[in-house]
Amino acid sequence: MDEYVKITIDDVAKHCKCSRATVSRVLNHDKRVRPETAEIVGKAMEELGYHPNSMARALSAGKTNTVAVVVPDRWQEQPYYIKLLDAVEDVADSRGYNIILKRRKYIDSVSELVSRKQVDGVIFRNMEETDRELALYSRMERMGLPFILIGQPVASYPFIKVDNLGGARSVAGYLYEQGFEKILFIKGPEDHIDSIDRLAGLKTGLSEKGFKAERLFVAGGDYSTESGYRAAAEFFASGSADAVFAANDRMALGVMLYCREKGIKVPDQLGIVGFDDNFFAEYLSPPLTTVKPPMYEIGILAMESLIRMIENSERPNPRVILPAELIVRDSCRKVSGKV
Amino acid sequence: MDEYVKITIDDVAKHCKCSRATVSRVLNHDKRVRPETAEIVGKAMEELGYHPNSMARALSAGKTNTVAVVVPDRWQEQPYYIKLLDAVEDVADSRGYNIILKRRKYIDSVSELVSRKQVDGVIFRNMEETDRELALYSRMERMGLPFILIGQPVASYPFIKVDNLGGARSVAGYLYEQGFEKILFIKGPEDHIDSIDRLAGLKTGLSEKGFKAERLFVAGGDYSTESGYRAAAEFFASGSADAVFAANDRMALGVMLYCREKGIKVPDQLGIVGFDDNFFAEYLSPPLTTVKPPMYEIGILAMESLIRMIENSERPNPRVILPAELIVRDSCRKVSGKV
DNA sequence: CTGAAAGCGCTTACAG
DNA sequence: CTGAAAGCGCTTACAG
Repeated sequence: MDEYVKITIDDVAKHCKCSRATVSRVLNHDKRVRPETAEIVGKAMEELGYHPNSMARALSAGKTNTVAVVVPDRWQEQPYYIKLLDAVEDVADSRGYNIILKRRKYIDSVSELVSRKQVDGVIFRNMEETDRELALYSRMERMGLPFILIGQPVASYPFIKVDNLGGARSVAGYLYEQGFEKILFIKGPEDHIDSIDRLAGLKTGLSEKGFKAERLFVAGGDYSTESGYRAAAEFFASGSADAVFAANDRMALGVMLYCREKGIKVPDQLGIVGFDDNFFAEYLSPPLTTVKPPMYEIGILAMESLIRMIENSERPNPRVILPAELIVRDSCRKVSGKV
Repeated sequence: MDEYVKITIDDVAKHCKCSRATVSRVLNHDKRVRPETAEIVGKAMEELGYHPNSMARALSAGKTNTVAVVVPDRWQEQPYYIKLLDAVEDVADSRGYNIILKRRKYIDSVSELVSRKQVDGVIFRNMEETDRELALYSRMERMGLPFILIGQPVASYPFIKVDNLGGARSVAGYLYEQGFEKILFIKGPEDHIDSIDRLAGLKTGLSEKGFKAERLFVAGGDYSTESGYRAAAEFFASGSADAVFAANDRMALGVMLYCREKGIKVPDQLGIVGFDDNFFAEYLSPPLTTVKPPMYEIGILAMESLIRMIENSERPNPRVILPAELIVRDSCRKVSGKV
């Protein structure tokens, strides 16, 4: 006798001298079943070592308890995605869901998961989308399959995003408090909405402090470390500033490398602020002051919202902006702290 | 007429005036079906927009084309796991598999996936296991469900691991070449096999070079940054050395922090080497020389092996050790490179 | 509160 | 090479 003969719902039913339907009901916590019956059945399931077959359940109930999470291809550059996934998994586990991980390059395979009814919903970390993604969104909508975007609003789909504007505004306030007087902002790729918002937030914050617009300079970048280095090199060849706010941490790192090379002291001669709280930020010397998007909270909220959309017929339509926190480290103190 | 009426295999069969069995066969590339028939059916599937229901296939075929990947709870500290996952996903996608991500803390849920026949196999990144994990391994073995361990061999289960010994040995060779004369090794937690192997490799490498054993010192640590700092502080209070090899990068970082605090110049006064090529290694100043485990290769190999175990009845039993590469940076050059 | 029965959408011997 | 039929293991109206 093998320990692993498979036990089905019928075995349990037979054992309890009840019907398969009843067993199914206790499995699904149907309140209509008599408590005593439920207990007997529960005991039998235990004794027999019964585990319901997920595929059978999914097939007949039309629900898989699985969601796909789509991350950027180069998520390695931004390990805070691990926090996002941890959050999603934390709520997934507590609600009995599993998560299938996909990078965006495999979007076609996500599309297959959808077509083949293999997932109940999808969480997309979205950035500028191609027609491929847009087509998938609209197909899912027509199918009535819930999904949520993390990053950018698209059409009227549910989304969660970071308050770039507010984050940058708090940077402005901090720069002002510290007494910086000429600020260089380094942009991301021309059209990138996050970068645009961060610049707008910076401007708003500065003007609130009565900071004159002539003392803000803007240089172009593309989010890469090299572009940050280059922007600094080009700007400082002819211009001057006592603080740099880069639209992301990698460019801020580029500026730091430039300073190290030129012997410019950070923060004494130049204050530097980034955005993202990228993994290396706290390890740089000096550690980088930056703005931290609440990835864990975003993950929690995304998964909770998605489950609500999946399980409620009402279909809420979450559209949320979460605040980002200024993380003060040593790279941008006018009154220089400990070295 | 809704675009999304669901098309089943029967619709395709009807459309082709053939049987459901035939459609199923072309779906599964059964070579017994006449080419012309296959073409007709294929066309019909296309026209009707047919997508086979994965749950139904899984239920009747007993195969899910899904595997679970279990990572450490604190994988955030070691973002090279992203490379591992990318590798696993790359081969998964090319072979038509999906991956369910799980942290070890949710091992019970992995156990459920197994019991409920929701996965065809599991990849475990394993470290010291508790009874929970061991019980799961043995249950899977008895069930005939394939799995593979990444990290440590356990019993006679399939595994893939890094050549810690060889990696440390190459560190020894490098330290010798650079002319270091007194070396401090900082261990991990007492019983940890990786640390033991790394020390053994160091000893082997040094003795091959004729390095006298009296010039090697060993201090205790527990892999944490603080323990590296502490080990250095305690050792250098009374002893001396011109190089430190820490059993992992975090402890090496601790040593660096100690040096920064004490004004000890790295590498001029003290060479430092770590192990793991942790994410921060290249961002430290000076950048940390370390040993890099081939995570991508491990992921590829793990998934390929697992699929082979799943799909072949022969059940190969991969037991593999992959070499780790010395990554030379600036933290340990006797002839100091660029600053 | 419980059961009999149909159905979810496939796969796979078994026949021919 | 193809089809009829049973079966995978559940869920869920429908009755009672």
